[in-house]
Amino acid sequence: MPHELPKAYEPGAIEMRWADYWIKEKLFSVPTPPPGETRPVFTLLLPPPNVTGRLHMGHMLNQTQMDIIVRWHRMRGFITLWLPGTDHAGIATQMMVEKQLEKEGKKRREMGREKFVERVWEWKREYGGAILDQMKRLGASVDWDREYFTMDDNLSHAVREVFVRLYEEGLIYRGNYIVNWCPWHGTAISDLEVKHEDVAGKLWEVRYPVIGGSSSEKPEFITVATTRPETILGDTAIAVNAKDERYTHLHGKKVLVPLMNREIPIITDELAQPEFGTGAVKVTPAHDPNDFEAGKRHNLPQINVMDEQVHMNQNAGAYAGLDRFAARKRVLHDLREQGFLVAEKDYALAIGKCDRCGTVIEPRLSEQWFIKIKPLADRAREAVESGEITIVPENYSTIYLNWMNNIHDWCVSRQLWWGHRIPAWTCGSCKEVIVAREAPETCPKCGEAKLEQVPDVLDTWFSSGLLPFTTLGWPEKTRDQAVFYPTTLLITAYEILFFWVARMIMFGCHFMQGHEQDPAIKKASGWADKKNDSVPFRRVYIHALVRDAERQKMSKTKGNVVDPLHVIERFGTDATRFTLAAMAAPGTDIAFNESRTEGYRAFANKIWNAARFMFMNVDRVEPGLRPGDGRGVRRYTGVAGFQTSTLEDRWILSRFSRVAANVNDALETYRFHEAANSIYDFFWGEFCDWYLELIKPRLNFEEGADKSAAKVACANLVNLFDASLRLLHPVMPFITEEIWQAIHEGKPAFKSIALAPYPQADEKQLDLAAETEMAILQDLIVNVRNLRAELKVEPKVKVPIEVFAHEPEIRTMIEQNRGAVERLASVKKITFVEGSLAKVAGARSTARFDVHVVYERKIDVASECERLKKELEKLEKGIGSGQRQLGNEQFLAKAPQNVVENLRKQQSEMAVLKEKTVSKLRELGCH
RNA sequence: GGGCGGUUAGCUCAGCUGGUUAGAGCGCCUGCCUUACAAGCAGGAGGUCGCAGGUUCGAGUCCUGCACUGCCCA
Repeated sequence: MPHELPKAYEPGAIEMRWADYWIKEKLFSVPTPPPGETRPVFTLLLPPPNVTGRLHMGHMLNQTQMDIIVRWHRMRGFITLWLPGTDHAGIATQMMVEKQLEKEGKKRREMGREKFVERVWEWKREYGGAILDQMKRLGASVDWDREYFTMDDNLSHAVREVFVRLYEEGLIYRGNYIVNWCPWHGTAISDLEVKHEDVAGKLWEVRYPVIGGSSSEKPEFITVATTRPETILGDTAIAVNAKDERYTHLHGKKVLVPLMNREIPIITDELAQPEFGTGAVKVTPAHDPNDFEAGKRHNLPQINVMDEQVHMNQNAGAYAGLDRFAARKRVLHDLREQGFLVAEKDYALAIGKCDRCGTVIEPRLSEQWFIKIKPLADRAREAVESGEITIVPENYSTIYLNWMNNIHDWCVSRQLWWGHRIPAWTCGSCKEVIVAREAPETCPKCGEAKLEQVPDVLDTWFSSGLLPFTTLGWPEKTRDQAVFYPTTLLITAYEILFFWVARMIMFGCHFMQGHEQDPAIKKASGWADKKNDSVPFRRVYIHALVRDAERQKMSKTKGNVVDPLHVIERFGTDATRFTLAAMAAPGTDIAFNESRTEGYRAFANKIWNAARFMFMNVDRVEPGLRPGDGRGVRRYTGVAGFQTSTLEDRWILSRFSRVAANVNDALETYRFHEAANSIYDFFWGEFCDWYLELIKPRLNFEEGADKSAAKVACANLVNLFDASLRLLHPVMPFITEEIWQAIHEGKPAFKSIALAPYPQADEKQLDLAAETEMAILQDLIVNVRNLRAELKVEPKVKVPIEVFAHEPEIRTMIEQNRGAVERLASVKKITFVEGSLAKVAGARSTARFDVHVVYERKIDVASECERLKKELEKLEKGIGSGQRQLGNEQFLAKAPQNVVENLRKQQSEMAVLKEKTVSKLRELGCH
């Protein structure tokens, strides 16, 4: 059956088809390996996208890198599990549904919790799969049979188990503390969800009258500075530093809170720093975390002056009912009016804003649930410090450790309806708090049946932090865990290093303590040296940020967001994936530029046309030809059935091996750009530009031509192509699948190229001599082309050339490849001369040969002189520095042998070249 | 204020543990529809590697300082 491929590559036509095929055939589904399994295992957890999410460039980069690593492992024979799923994204999803309700004129609170949650589930069923559908378009080779959702029953069950255990271990506590309160969302959020922003604000100085502080008619005041004057209403003390002599006489005295006329004490506390402001500070324990701590130290009352909507409450007296900012205005107005406001100064302050909605965070005293983080953090730190988990690039481990060392208790309760509800109940009669796996019927303390579940849900990261083990069946002890835990790798963005990565490590090290991976699998997978199997993953790779072409961070407000699906529409998934891979040097952000993607679509087109060329010839010489060595061997990790009869054969085979080694090496250390670029350079720059051109004469089917030579050439071509496709497949899965299937004519040994073996370097195929000879041949051809261009030879005119090569074996090599030179450099006839051509005007010289194009047109002497002078300058510079080094005893003594040898060799070559250049300059009469 | 990075060709970036005369893509210039590919082919121009010191036989690569710049945390 002849192969029919359209002339131009059309990604749209093939990509959807293969994406569907991979899923339909369940190629990436991984059944639980039974005991006794000895193959290596590779496990990767997909960072679950928000169920409300839409695919963005960050996802695409992340997933491209994961898919490359995953496909690479799979092709190398690992049992490869990539686990997909989505995150219920508490706040985001709740907001989404609330907005939907709003359009229908409905409100969450009017609807009631149960109905609302049901409505969210409806929403999830309808729209929740969108982002995963988008993923399918990327070709992500995940195990769809194991897809999870963080609110699934089994995962929710695990969440509850974790909560109860932590509570029982005393690692979860409930209490009244200052938390970050987002008034817009109406919930507490964690420190990580607060973004600090520098703004130009004011610092107001307010004076408080000291009671009995004045001896006579002149009242005494103490002045404090504040950026939030509305909190004055909740002041319960003034603090001064004990060492601050300015205030010694006021120790033990009381002041009146302006506007409130409440008496509060002057206390001495470290909170007051003498060098800051006036040295005296107001203390508002219910509205500031530092004041809260100070309040505890001094047993101060906590007066909360705001409600959940951050309106002033009845504690705020006359200001009750006002919004916090309106209250601030009024308070300032009244302070000024009543003579309490001493000064107003410009002040740069960092205000905390809600990461999601940008609303200014209010530090608010409320009853919340916390995780005592220190014991968890200690183990999590240790796991990285000891190298049980390695973070790449390395500098991120410093950042991680830094954070881990300064961590605060984690507020895990959220005042939301969508999420895992906290498994805690309060007794209506005795106020006992019961934390339990199952809803209790009666209060264990008083026996009453007036139990009510705590309304709060858990922070979304609480559940996602458990995924590495809960997706593998925890709290049951499963075979999946024995095989797949610890997962091998985590690839994620820096942004969630603390949100997610750190928490997974904390939870993993805690709950999987004592876990042991199946020893045979652990060893086979290369982790025998690791001692700690409780960690959630052995390695973390942090990838860069995708920015726009101008290096700006992409953001909806800036309107510079690049939609990956849009890019895919235009250039294809393969080209988009290749772009991201080729630009992904570890630790460097990617300035995404479509011109690059356009270039890589051209690369795909190049591959496509090379395939057409191959098929054209296969169809002519031996339509049934398929890759292989004819012995039925299927699992070749290199190029099979390749017969090296010519220089170009030896050369390309050697190059392939070298490139395969390079690519494997690069992937081992996540140097995606290097892997991508070396395949690109090989396929385009060597395979297409040189090898294909060189074998064309052998693919001659004219009457009387050597058919057997054509067959060998064709077989080589097919085998090399097959291996190259396998090498490229992890980066460009679609086009490689399409061509690979075509090569195998619907009868491949595997259902997909994705299951075929990945090429490995073959030492025996390395051929340094062939590479050197080929380089000389290429050099000769390029020099002739260059001369032709300079002499402005008509493109179609073939010219005779003269060649001098002082080394007989080089001359022989050129003679043997005479045809190649003639064809690729448009040469009519090669004449070998016995003496150097260095003095011939317009001749070109290298260390290995001189070449001269015989053509009547004279060269441009001026520009030739210029070129030669530049060349000479370069050579002299090189020779100078080389001589300096070689004349240095220290260098000879200390530098490695091969460096010295290489330098010597290079020096002698440069000396020859210099001599030739000088004589040519002289001959041309250049000055 | 604390921490981590970056500065290499017009643009976007490689250059891993110091070792040939510093590379790529895009852009630019010149010439070609050479029967796989004009999304192509061939040839070419373009860099005192931010600045100043230092270590070393040898520095784009290591150290110190400075300048500019980005990010994270408080």
